[in-house]
Amino acid sequence: MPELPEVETVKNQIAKRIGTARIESIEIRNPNLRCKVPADFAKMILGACISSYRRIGKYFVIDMNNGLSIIWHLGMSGKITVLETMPESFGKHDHVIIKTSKGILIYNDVRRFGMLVYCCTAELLRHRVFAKMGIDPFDKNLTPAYLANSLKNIKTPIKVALLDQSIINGIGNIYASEILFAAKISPLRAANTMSLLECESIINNTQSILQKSIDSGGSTLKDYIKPNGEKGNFQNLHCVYDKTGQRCPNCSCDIAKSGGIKKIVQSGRSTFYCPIIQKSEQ
DNA sequence: AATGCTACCTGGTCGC
DNA sequence: TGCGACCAGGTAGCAT
Repeated sequence: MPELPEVETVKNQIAKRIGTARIESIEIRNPNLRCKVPADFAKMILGACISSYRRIGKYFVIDMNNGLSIIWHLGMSGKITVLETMPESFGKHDHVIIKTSKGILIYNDVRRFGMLVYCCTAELLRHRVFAKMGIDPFDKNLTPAYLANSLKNIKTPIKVALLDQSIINGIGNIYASEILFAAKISPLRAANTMSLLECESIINNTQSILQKSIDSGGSTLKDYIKPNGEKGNFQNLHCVYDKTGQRCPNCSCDIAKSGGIKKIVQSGRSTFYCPIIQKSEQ
């Protein structure tokens, strides 16, 4: 589920609703996420106050005033909702309940690919999940020259490279297809064949698409909802993702002949593109 | 070192 | 209506 825009939306809404609240109780109903929730998680966090919120790639980080930070990843199906009062009962996949002085956070994750751990704030960026992290899409140091240099030894298709979090940190499977469509670059092209101009286009389109999605509250396909329970809206603006056989927004070709938007599988993940606009040859 | 396959887990959908 | 196969926003670990 959550790619960068969804995590950004979660962060912004929780920051607004919960702010610098105190953690009053924590209930781990099922610790068996992709990484097991540490047995002493509640003990370490209880009683602390939240000091700030961050998004690092697709990770949601909550800094506490006791020198610790919560590292939260929502995996494929994780949702955090904010409630005013404790519900009568919990859902089957409500795994973690965090009660604060300003509201209750419910972590629901059907597929349990998420993770919820703590670490010392001072050590945060040395944590193994951040140690190999690439550059943030909105970092001003993400320049065409930087990207071209990062891709110069990468022979995998550009679509696969965009999903590599150690290059750019935060692009997921939906946005990788959308970005390449907007940049008019075939997902099949080898990453090391991108020109400087194409790197610039990838960066510009990455930033504009992710920003538009953040402005729309992210994309809701199946699982994702915002902490206030509403769906995101960016799925309505997708040009190619999950649009197999349809006409792409910029295409004037005869889809009876072209077949419209094509779906292929790269490294086990679905890719969607318009073969007319995104030609394989440079 | 880079790359690609598989596993982790549940649930929804599709075809028979 | 039931059942199996396959698919889904992500990541990590292993083999090649």
